Amino acid sequence: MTNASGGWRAIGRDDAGRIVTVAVDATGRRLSEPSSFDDVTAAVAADVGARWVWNDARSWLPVALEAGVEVARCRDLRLCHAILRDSAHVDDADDLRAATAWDVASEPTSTSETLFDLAHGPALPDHIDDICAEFSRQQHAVDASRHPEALRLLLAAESAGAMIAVEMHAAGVPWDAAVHDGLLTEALGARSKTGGLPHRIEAVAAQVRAALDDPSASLDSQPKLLRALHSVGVMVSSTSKWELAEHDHPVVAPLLEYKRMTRLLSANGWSWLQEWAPDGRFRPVYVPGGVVTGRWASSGGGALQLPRQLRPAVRADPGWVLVVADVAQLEPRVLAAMARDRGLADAARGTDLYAGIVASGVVPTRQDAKIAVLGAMYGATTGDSGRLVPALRRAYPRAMGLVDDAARAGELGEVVSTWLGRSSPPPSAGWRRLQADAAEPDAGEGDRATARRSARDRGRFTRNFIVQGTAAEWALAWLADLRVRLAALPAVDAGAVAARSGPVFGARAHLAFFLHDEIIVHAPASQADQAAEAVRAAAAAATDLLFGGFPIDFPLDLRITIDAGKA
DNA sequence: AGTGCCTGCGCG
DNA sequence: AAAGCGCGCAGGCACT
Repeated sequence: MTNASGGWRAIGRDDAGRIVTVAVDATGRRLSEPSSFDDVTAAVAADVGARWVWNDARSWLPVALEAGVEVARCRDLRLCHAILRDSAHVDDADDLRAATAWDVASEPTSTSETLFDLAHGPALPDHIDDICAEFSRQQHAVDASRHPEALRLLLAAESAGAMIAVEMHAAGVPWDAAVHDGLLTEALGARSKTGGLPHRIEAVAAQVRAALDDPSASLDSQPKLLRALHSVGVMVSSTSKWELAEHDHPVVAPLLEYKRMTRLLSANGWSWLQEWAPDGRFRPVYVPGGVVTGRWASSGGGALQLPRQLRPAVRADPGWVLVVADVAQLEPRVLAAMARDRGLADAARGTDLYAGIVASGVVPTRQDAKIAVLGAMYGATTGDSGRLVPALRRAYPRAMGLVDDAARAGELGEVVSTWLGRSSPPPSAGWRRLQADAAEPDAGEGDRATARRSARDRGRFTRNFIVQGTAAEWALAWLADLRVRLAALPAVDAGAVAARSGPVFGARAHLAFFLHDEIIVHAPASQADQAAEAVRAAAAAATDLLFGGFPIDFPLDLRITIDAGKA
């Protein structure tokens, strides 16, 4: 029965709750009678090449993964529903919007939500009829849209991301507890046996209290610390490190050190290690589509905030290596390609876009170029950044025109879209009311100012949305393509390596970590070069898929290494 | 005791 | 102390 159809196959449950699958055509019409299966694994094994149409990869994939069965492709109806529902490229979204059962992000409406319900979110439809119907709605929306090819690419990438998030959670980031413990002990001192703070933190705290001339000063309460600082003449308005650093007082250095140390302890200390990487694997919960722009969010463990300081604890298993790769200046490169700005693309040729801008004589130094580019994408208007943006506007009118237009649209309350068609959320009712009220002839100056500020805020958001969101699309395409390439690598002799990533992937290179523009692949040493080549080829494929025909470089900084610390 | 907000800081 | 986007999390604190 095993074959490789390559066609769509819906999976869900029948009236009796049994797992059933049915082949469907590209419009969602059934091509046969549903077949029933004992479990997901059996269903997947029966049609290994199918494009699975399911409500949610989080529900269906783990079971197959547990059994070592891989899924080639899927349509994640939950994530794709959200994209199509909001996309400005979809002209007729009425049917999709009416299918509110697929809006899982909607607020709980009843008071009967138990803790269990909240933890798992509202249940999605999973009846096979509902799966087919939603797939059909989505296919119709895409076909009738203005850019069906782009949307198809986006839905495929988003769906692949849904699987990758589950797979990376299952595989985990290889984490060396001994290295982590060593870093902590070196930075913070030995752990207290009596429940107090680690040795070095205590010592630094004593220095701070001495400088504050208060042996019992509370250092962890912002209001109390602020008062203590004032009492010794450090007249700061907050206790943030930027402001403190500007004062020349004996308390500053030890206080900043105390803050660094307690931050490390509370965010990624020994209790984090115990909770999040107890078995040599850090398993973050990734949340694909968790950010409005399409970036992933995360939940638990602070997956997307791993301090660079701790990267050396990301360490390959014995006999394995890490392929660590990131894209330098992903967002401005994406902007150059979206805007078809040849000048900026020329500056982006090679590995350092900022150096390219300097070489073109636009600004004098690399630091200026960096500040100007970030300011352009974030909407800076003041300070160094705001001062440098006009030079960029003269040199790269197309690129700057694109983000300036997006900002203007946002200020007017319009929706903007990424390259592949993910659209920004419309302004809230409150925002509209604020603007409308301020436009009335009798509006007060205060209301006008508030409305103006809020319009500018939204303009900066939409300005950044198109760039951040398209960068997320490039990264998703990279991941999705890489996933396929890695899946094609053969499993190496499991006896030759200490494979701890099995049974999920056996002894084969697999994605282990992803952070916006950076990936880590965990690979058997014998497969290191193949894995690295796959990473490079996938980046080239992503560039071609999104921006084929336009000459833009996305150079990778790639290294094959044992640990993910600084090279 | 549970909640929600604020401050501050880590990541891109 | 951010100017200038997007996040998650910890700890303190006020309120219920």
